[in-house]
Amino acid sequence: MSRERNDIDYTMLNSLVGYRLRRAQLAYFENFTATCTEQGVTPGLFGILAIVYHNPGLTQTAVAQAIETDRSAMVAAVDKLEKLGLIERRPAENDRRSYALFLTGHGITFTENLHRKVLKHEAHFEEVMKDGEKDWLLDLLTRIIDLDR
Amino acid sequence: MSRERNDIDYTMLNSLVGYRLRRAQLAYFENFTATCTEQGVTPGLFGILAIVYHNPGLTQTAVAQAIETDRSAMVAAVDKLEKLGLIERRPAENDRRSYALFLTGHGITFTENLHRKVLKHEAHFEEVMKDGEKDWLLDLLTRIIDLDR
DNA sequence: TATTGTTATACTCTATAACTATA
DNA sequence: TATAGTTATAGAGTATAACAATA
Repeated sequence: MSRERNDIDYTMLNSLVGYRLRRAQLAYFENFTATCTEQGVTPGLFGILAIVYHNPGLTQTAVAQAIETDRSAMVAAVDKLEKLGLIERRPAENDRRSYALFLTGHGITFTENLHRKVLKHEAHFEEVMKDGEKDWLLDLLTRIIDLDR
Repeated sequence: MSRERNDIDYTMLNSLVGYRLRRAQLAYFENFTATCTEQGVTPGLFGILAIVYHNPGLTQTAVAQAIETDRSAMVAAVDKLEKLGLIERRPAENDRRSYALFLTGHGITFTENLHRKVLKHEAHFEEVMKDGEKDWLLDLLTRIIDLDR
């Protein structure tokens, strides 16, 4: 049985994997968000950088689908990344409706540095994991994510 | 290595436990939210019901702390639950500033039924878990949640 | 002085609809 | 006709500040 920091009985919520996933995710994201904020971006913007880093030339809509958000939300996000000098909109070669997204030189080093910083902060949480547990967790989470795809 | 449903390379995001936690949580919550919506509440309202179910008589502020939200957000939430006939505000016995929260008779059966429905829907995700993996996951998530408390 | 419930407010995220220019 | 980027907009969720009543 788990102990709570206060005298509250969480029995019903604790029985739900979904609720515990949410609270663990919030704990992780507190850290993640702080690391991103220090560098002047948000977790959402980092997600875009990480996708474009590995997939240069994607259109805005393709990136939106990759991070499961609406393409209308991409406009302001890419605007911000452009203003920060991290990303570039280039005309797509064979479709004049769309842009191809690329990281700038600065964007590449920025993204790599931020990724390293986030990994370093994540290491804090690995203190509570035994040998092999992180890989097992990543694998199980992947199975959950892919279940209904 | 995990396969994605599209041709996108997620290497950087996949390396972060935080991002995978978030996506798994979103997958779970899609299901959770749908189950709650069918019964006319939100996951947030269910959280309040679940806390008051096991801890009758808590003040609004105490419930707010239990679910880690601001007490200002409790007002509209408890208003809704009151209009649904699920919860009651009673004057606190020894502090005329605060209310003690209690579920109504209907609130109790409603909460128990909804809890059962959510558990049933969660069982879908257990298809991807081997024997003992669910308990392991709950335990690991608890360790993560409690790390910085 | 400090705290409870409350209100007003603001900010982020997310989603929808409609417009334009292209396809 | 369908799609890409864009704009406007609206809703949910969350956080802050300030107020009246009470401690």
